Amino acid sequence: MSYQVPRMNELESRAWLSLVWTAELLPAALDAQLQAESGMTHFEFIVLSTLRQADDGALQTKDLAAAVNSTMPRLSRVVGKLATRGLVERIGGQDDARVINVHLTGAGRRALVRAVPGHIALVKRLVIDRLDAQQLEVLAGALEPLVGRLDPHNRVGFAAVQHMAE
Amino acid sequence: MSYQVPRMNELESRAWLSLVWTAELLPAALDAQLQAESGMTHFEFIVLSTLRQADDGALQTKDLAAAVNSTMPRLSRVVGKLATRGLVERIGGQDDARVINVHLTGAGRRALVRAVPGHIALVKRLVIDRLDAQQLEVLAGALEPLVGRLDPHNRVGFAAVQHMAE
DNA sequence: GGTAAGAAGTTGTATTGACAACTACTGGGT
DNA sequence: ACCCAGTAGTTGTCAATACAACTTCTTACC
Repeated sequence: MSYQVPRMNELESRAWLSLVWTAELLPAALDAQLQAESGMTHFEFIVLSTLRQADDGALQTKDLAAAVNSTMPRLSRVVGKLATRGLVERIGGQDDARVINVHLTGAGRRALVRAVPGHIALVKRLVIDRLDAQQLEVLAGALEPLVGRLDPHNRVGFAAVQHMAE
Repeated sequence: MSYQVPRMNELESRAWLSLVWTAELLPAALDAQLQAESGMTHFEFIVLSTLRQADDGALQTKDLAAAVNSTMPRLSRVVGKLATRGLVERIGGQDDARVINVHLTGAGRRALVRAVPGHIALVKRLVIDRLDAQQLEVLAGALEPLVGRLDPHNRVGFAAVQHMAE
């Protein structure tokens, strides 16, 4: 008499569990490596990377927030801290006085450039070098649509780590 | 004259980016669904699920912490809150007075049972039903070793969601 | 059997992030 | 010209979690 509850078979459970635990454990590993070797969080790394890829090394706060999937308050505080460290600079917009453009400074660019090799090394050691081309293909093909579904506004900045590619 | 920096090709970048953004976005989606429909966080859900699967619905705090990948302080506070809500009960160990055994109560079991269908529905809608058997196979095969590498103590409780399976 | 090293669990303190409230500014409608 | 609805960004407040310090208890060793 019990009504039917949706279930998952064993393969589905394995895939789901591995994904959930990856999502739980991966951020801490990225933060730990970047913090230890470069004194920045993974989120700060993404912010700097995103700026570096922008046309003139600068983005409006709102657009930067969208690109790094951040709320405005969070980004405001992180940018404030990056600014006191001299890694970014906040410059008010000319045409619209409400706007703040966040610029990557020379020091910020250098800090990022120093941080990248160690970070890529971790990523390769942890993930990339353990997978063959078919696995990489399936992983990207499976997760990219998922990200699209997860991102409420569908505009996560896939650009953030593009500079890692050749 | 510049020394070589490790790089990733485009396929590697795509796989990596989709994985990082999944890790960033997935936890919020799980919390939002469980909070809205069942009034609990995903972490609380995992704690209750883990207890439910334990032999007698109870685990020692330290073992529970290991199974759900939590620090002791974090778990102590979460269990405290679950106890005030009547979902678990803390019972001191008989042989060792330092030990606390965390027991799932009837109310806790009922709350979990009520929460499961909606959660599984989300998981299927978001991930499982979008992937075919080959993708599920590759996903699990790629991520399970990764979780092993990410878990410093190699004892993450893959049991936590097993009851979702038939 | 007394003591010291260490384990289990809780609590103090600081940081991070979310949501909401606020300030400052813009632009459309009249 | 003025008001008002809406946007950009910051700050207030609170919950969550990490690390460290603490309490209590156990066990190994002499």
